Amino acid sequence: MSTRRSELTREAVRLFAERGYHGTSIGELAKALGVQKGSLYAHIDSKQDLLYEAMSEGSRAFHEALDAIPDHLPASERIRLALRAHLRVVSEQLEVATVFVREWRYLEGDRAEEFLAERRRYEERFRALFREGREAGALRTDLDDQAAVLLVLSAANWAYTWLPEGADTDELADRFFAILLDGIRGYSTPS
Amino acid sequence: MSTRRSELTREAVRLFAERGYHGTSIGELAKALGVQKGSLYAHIDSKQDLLYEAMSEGSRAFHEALDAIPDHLPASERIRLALRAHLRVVSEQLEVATVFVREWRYLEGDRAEEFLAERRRYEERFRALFREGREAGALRTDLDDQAAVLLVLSAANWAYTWLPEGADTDELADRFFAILLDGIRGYSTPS
DNA sequence: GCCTCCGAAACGAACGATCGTTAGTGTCCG
DNA sequence: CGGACACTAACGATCGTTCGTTTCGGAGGC
Repeated sequence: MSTRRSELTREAVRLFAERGYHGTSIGELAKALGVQKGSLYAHIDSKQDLLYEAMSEGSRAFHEALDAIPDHLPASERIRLALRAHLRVVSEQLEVATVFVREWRYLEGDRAEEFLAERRRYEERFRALFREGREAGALRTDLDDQAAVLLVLSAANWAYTWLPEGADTDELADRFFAILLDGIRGYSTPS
Repeated sequence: MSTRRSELTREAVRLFAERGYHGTSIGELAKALGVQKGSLYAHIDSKQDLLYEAMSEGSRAFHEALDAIPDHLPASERIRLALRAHLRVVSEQLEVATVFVREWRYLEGDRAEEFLAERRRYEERFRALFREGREAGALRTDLDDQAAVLLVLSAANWAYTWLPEGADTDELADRFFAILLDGIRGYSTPS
C-alpha cells in the first residue's frame, strides 16, 4: 500500500528505537524524511499513532512466529523452536522489537493496557509450554517451571540489547537451549 | 549530608524510573517536592546531573555487591552468590536499578561512555566467573560459557521489570541457579 | 538578650527554544 | 478534476534554565 506512509512508520520506529519515544521529536522525524514537520500530519493524527503502529507490528511479528510452531512436537522441542522464533524476530526486526520491549509503556490510555495484555498473553504461551512439558515428562517432574520460564523470557526480552542485526539466531537459540536442557554442572561441582 | 539534596535525587530517581528521563520534566519533579521548578537549580546545575547521580549510585551498588563475594569459594558457588547479590540490589533499590539499566543511554557526552564502560566492566566480572569455573572443572569442560553468561546476565538485567520490591531474592536466585546448574531435561526428552 | 550577618533554600517571573498540532495554500500526477 | 503530498506560518503549551529577591534559622559579637 501507500509507500510514503510505511516509510514514515519505518523511520519513526528507527528513531524511537535509537532515542526513545520521548527523546524523538516530530521535527527530527520530519527532517529525517526530508520534509517539514507539519507535513507529517497528512499521514497521521498524532505522534502516538506511530508508537501504536510500531507496537502492533511487534506484537504481530512475535505472535506469528510462535504460531508457526507445530503442535505435535514434544514440549521440549517446541521450547527450542519458540526460542528460535523469538530471537529470529528480534534479529530480523531489531528496531521494531526494541520499541516493542522498551517503549510500550509510553502508550497512553487504553492502548497501554491493550499491549500490556498482549505481552502477558505472549508470555503465557511460553509458560504453557513449560507446564505441558513438565506434565508430559519432557521436562523434569520436579522442575520449578516458574523460574525456568522466567529465565527463558529474560533471555528473550533482553536479546534486543545485544543481538547484532542479521546474526545466526537459530544456532544461538540452540546453544541457549542446550545449556537450559542439561545445565552447566562440572565434574567437581559440589551438590 | 545535605538532606534536601538527597531528597531531590531520590525523587528524581523515582520519577525517572516511572516515566523515563525524557518523560519526566523538571516541573513535575519540582511539584513532587512541593517547590517551584526554578528552586531546584539551587541544588543542581542541570537535569543531566540528576541522571548522572542516579547512574553513579547504581554502578556503585552493583559493584559493591560483587565485591562482597569471597575469592576462595569455587566458581560455581561464586556464580550463585553473584546472582544473589545482583537480585538483592535490584530488589532493595528497584528504582535505582531501573534507571541504571534502562536510562543510561540518555547520558550525554563523556558520561555516556563512562557508564557504558562501567556496565561492560560489570559484565566482564561475570564472564570471568564462568571462564574460571570452566577451566577449574567446576563447570562442564565443554561449556559454551559465552552463551551461559549471556543467559545469566539476561536474567539479571531483566529482573527490574518483574521483581517485586522487597522479595526474597536469595531463594529466587538459588532457584535460577539450580536450573542453570542441572538443567530442565526430563526422562522422556529426546537428545 | 539583642543585633547582625550568613548561607541555605525557595520564591516568582521571565528567558528563548522547542514541543505537538492545526490551518490554509500550493504543486504535481493520474 | 481530484487526491496525495508537501509547503509556510502560526498556535498555545511546555521545556530546561537564569535571575534577582525574599525568607528564615542559627552562629557569633556586643
